[in-house]
Amino acid sequence: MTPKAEQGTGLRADAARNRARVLQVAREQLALGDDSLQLNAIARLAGVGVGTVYRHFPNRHALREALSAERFQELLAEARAAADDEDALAGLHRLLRFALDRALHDPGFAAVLESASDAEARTSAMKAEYDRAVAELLDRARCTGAIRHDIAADDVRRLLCGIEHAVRSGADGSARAGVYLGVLLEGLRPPR
Amino acid sequence: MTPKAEQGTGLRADAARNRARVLQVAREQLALGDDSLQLNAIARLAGVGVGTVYRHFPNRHALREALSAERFQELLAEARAAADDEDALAGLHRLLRFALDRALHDPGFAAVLESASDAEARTSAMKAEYDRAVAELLDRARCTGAIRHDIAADDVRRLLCGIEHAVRSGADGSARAGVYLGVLLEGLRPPR
Amino acid sequence: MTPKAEQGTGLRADAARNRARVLQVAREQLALGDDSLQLNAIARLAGVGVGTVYRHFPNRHALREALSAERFQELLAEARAAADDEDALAGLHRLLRFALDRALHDPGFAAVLESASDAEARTSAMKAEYDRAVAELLDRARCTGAIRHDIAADDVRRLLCGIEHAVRSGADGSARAGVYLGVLLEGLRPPR
Amino acid sequence: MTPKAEQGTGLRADAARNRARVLQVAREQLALGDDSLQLNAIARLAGVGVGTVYRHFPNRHALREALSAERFQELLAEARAAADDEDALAGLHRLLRFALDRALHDPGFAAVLESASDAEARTSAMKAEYDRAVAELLDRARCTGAIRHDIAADDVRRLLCGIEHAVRSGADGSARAGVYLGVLLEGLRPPR
DNA sequence: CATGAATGAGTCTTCATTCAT
DNA sequence: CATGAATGAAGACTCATTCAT
Repeated sequence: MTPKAEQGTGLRADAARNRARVLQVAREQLALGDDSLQLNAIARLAGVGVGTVYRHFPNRHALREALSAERFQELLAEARAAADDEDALAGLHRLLRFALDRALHDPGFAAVLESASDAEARTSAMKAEYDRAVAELLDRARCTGAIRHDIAADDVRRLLCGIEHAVRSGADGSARAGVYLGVLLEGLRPPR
Repeated sequence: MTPKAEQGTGLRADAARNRARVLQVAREQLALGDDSLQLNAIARLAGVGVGTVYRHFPNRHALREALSAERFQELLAEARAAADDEDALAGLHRLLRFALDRALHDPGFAAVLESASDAEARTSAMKAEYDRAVAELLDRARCTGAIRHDIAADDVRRLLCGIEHAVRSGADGSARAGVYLGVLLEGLRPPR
Repeated sequence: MTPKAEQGTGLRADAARNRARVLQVAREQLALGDDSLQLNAIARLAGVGVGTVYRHFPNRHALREALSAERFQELLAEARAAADDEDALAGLHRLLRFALDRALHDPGFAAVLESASDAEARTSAMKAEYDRAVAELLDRARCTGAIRHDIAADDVRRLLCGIEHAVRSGADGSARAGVYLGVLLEGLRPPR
Repeated sequence: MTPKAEQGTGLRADAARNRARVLQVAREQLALGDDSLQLNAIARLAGVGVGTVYRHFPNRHALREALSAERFQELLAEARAAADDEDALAGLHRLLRFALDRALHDPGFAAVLESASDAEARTSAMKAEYDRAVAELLDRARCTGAIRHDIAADDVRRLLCGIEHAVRSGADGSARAGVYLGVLLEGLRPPR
């Protein structure tokens, strides 16, 4: 066991510090609206060498996935909570509202969430777990006739990313997020 | 008067030929999945000098807008037809189905359709005309209680692009387009 | 003889008009501080084709010389007047003051004035005539011991352009022109 | 401490070598009469990548200033020596003669010397130090009535560059440098 | 003579990635 | 492991000049 047994990663203390610093800077860049994630620039801002960044994240996509991992953890927590909801439809709505909010705040996360192919197995696993939770909610809700039958969990995931896309394309920030999500939720009900 | 008075553009015959060639090559590149639209490469493929491309299209965006202009014309024709439909809701559905189909076939067109800022005034004009047609349909459909009240024409345009995004993010081509569009159309009805 | 017998150039009326328009625009560009004299841009601003500009002025230098020709005429007029001055030194001072003023107002003219090689014979001829007038003044002034012996007319021309350069390099416009010219005039006297 | 602790620059050995190589090539290009300083061409001639040149010198002007920095150091050394001269006027003459010589040998240096705006603070600092030294000499010389009162150090700097310009514009190399400098020095004395 | 579209060599600049230190 | 200098392919864009109309 490592001296400090931090989060279970087998990293030397300084390596872990560098990795965290890089992730932090990358997050800041995204927050500033720069989604190019240039590894050179990030290295400079993080005060580490480019090589260090490349050691930890062999390419831009790996960094992006790492960045979204913690978002994914939050999402999974919410998904588990939603699964415990008595009212499946309410749980689903709550979960999607949460997911949309997170995706809007972190475009990189949205990209990973909607991507059909992942760079790291861990990402695929998290995505699968999320889909499983949604699928369960969908199934339960369908028993009460509240959800259409031609929609699966991955459809919902993609549709949500589509909604996020629509919200973002507006000039007025996230002002329309609530309404657009309402359209999606209503659209998921069986056609009249 | 010019000998051939072709399509009313005030271009010399050879200039028009070059312009068309460039557009043609650009379309092919997009069809091949390369949406970078590198003016250098396009010039080479079109067999014209770089300067020629730059003369006709000062930047990549201008080229993209020019490419989508014809798509837009088709869309406007359909919009006018839909406006004549007795059944406003049916007309709207038909129009959105058409728009989604076109956007899926031409990602550049989708991008222009959803963009909040245009490079050329003509694009903005076409977008406005499309929005007007949709707004009219929405209004008429709302009279029969078929459409929710918190949605405007530009919302519909963005939501449609969101749907397009969702369809495209799937691994199975446009297979889910019908279902996803169904979700949108249903979602546009007033909440139960 | 041509119908309008303008300035003796054997140009058709429209050709002469175009030539004048080009020169006018070029002058304006220089006045605006753009001394790049791009033939393309000038053609556009003058409302003529590039080819027309090239017909009249095969290259940038020819245009520059043409531009300075009228300045040169003014300068020659002043030189003749100065030559008539009883007081040779006073005449020289007056002439140099005039030349400096003109050079400061027209950098292109300054460039032609100082250049050691001309594109057109006419320019060389005017330059020679100017130098002759200055040489005469120098000679007459030297009789009264007012001018050093190691300086010829072309030296004076170059030194004046040097002064012009010094004035222009200052941040405060032509504010120091008078003083700098004073330094030159004093420096032309025999060393004490 | 680095093994060789070369000239105090905080550069890695290979980086310093490359930087020197680039400067060397740039100097050669200037010596060959090509003052365009094209970073691409210099990179090729120096046998380094373009990026290397851009890393050391972000733009042409930075390179030019770096090139003139060493010239400036020589000039400052001479200025300090001149300041120690008993005879202020003699010191000034000596210093200006030296400066003219250097400016004539290095047109880039002349350009930096006369420029009203510098890209690097270090250049401005050196220029200011040079002006200080000249100002001191002027003041001391003025006490003996040897220098006119309407001339400051930066005027002298500009006038010297003007003289350099005049010398260079002649067809016969630097043959007239001595005489032209004599005119300036004489012109700096109070008017009779 | 006039036109202006076309040309394409030439220039600047960025940035992902490697590798010597 | 960390560093960051070096690399150089790649791309954007300009502009002097030509020549078909």
